[in-house]
Amino acid sequence: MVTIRDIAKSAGVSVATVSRTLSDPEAVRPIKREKVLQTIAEMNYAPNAIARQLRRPRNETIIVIVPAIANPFFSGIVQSIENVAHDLGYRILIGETRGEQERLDYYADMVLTRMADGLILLGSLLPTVVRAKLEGGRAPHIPLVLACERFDGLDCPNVVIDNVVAGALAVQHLVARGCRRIATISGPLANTLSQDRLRGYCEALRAAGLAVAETGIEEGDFSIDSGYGAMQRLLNKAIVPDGVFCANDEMAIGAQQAIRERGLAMPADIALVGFDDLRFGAFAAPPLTTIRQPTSQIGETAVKMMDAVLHKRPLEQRKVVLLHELVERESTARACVQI
Amino acid sequence: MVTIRDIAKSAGVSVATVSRTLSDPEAVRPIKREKVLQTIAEMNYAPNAIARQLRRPRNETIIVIVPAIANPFFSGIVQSIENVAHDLGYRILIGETRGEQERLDYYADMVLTRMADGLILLGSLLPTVVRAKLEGGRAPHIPLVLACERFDGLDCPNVVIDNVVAGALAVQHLVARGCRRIATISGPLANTLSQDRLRGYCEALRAAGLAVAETGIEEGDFSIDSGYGAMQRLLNKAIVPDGVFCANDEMAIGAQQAIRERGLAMPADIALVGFDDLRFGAFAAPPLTTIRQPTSQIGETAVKMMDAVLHKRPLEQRKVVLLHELVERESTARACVQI
DNA sequence: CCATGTTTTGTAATCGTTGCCAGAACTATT
DNA sequence: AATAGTTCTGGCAACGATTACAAAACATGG
Repeated sequence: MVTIRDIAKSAGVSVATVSRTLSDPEAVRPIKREKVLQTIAEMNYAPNAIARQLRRPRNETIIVIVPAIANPFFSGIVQSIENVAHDLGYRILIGETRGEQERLDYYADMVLTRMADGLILLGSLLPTVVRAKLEGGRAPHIPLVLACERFDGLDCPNVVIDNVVAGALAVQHLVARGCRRIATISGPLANTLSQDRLRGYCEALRAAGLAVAETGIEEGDFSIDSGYGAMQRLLNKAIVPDGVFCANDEMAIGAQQAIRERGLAMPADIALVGFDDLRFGAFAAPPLTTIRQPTSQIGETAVKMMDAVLHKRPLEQRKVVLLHELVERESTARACVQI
Repeated sequence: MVTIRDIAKSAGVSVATVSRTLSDPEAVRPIKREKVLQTIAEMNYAPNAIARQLRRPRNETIIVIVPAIANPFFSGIVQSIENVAHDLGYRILIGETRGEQERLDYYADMVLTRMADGLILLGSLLPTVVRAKLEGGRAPHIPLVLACERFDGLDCPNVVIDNVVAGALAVQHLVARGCRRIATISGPLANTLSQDRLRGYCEALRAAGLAVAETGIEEGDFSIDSGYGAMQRLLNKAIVPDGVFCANDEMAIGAQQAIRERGLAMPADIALVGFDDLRFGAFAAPPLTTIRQPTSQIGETAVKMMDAVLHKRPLEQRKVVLLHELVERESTARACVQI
């Protein structure tokens, strides 16, 4: 392993000169600079970033915590985070929790041990140390930004969309299309996000003067399979819905399969609205009407917030609410029979 | 920032004792050990991993390079890599190249500067320094494992499936179903992987005594959209295929859309085979027959190879070829008309 | 050619740990 | 109580860079 000292000796200069050649070339005379650069090239020297880091307060590394990497919605956000982070000079480390607290804590620990500067959380889990603080305990501080989910009582930079309004928008759209028996396949109700979308669903139904039937609500877990199962349960009930709001596109795609298997037509028999606007939804049969979240804006905002937190710059807003958008496609194209 | 020295002073012991309490508790007497642990808890001390790393030859960090995180096939492999790596005590850093050499080199640089120990490449791009070495140049060494793609002339641990045989298998299946005008939507032909699948396609056609028509080959880029476009081009030709082998499921899903839009039935008019066995393929309309790659085995093997490389343990095999598998679903369910 | 001011350069301290080594503190044995 | 043999502990030198500070080299003007 060739070190800065080897270069210095070989080039006949001091280590300081080598260091300067690399970090502030203008400060060293051209003759020596050339000599040093040449030696560096000859000896294949690359400065040890670990050693360099030791003197710096920061690391330029941000960990992004995702419940599941394979979920295209999350990987989409990760992609945009990676993008912006790269431009701001940050490295991104991705951690997958799969709902396990232990894994999350492992990554949180990397911040405590200064392997990374901060945590961007996309999921609904909080590190144990953060939760301890929520409950009034004294605990070490972790720079944190929450994207996607909100946590009541936790004062920490947060970028979200208004899931209540978005859920309501989806249902209003179904109502406007003439649906009268509107069911929903919700996400796991442990997530605030799922709760919010469900609340939007309920509020919109009530506002439209439609009944909110207990039997019209099925809980899924955001996976295709759970959407498939939930839809089957809905189809087995006495009252079959003519419209379903799915809390994400994956579950909607699963639901579509169940509907097709029953020989029902979409949207003629059942209209569907999803959430997230996955690429796969646009190519489903029929293409899925959905609520689009501003994925890249979410990622961008989250990184910029983290950047501000790490530099102790004040944030204009601690909580940013971005705008969602209804994307109309064929799964709700034809109006149902108007009463 | 509280350091080991602060703890030592506060607990009335030497830094060495604190260090030992953490790394080899047995070696310090219970009375002092307790005192130290208590002080650590009181002062919220977490050892600085950067400083610790400085003394170690390795970092326990592996970078996984992916062309696109949002591609579910890659994120599936990343997931399995993350899994196994975690168990072996490695951290995983994910880098996305989006086909840009500059981004890949940025991550390769992290290995040279010892921020990470090695690189697992899932894509078809090689770091500049590695390519330089391929061309006979003298260049620094980077621990490398190639997953998914092979590179001729590069002697480096490699885990793949036999894409030629797999491509042929897909086509044989179409032939067995009675298809006679079999087209293919290939991946980018710059990738060895795409070349191999295409070669399998050609060989299987020839073996079946069917013509390999230039016009039956369309190049895509593995995206849904490109599959959609490629299928449209195929449908506009004089001879419309009765079977299509798509080099991945995403393109197959795009192709399905194009076929539906023409009002053609699957598999009655056109049978389809995809590749990768994405969850979304199983829920497509109709569910997609596909070639399943052993995703988790690929990930597991890649990490274990990297582990061996980093510990300079000899590998049983430098090149591991894993087995693929045909998954039959409805997109090829009914035989076409037999001649 | 000297005094002075401005670049450049080198020396050495520093970052927070680990781990070697020598010495201190125990325990056991006579 | 003295000795030998163990276990524990503390001091200090690494690890490989950066950087403050001082010294050296150079430039400028009189």
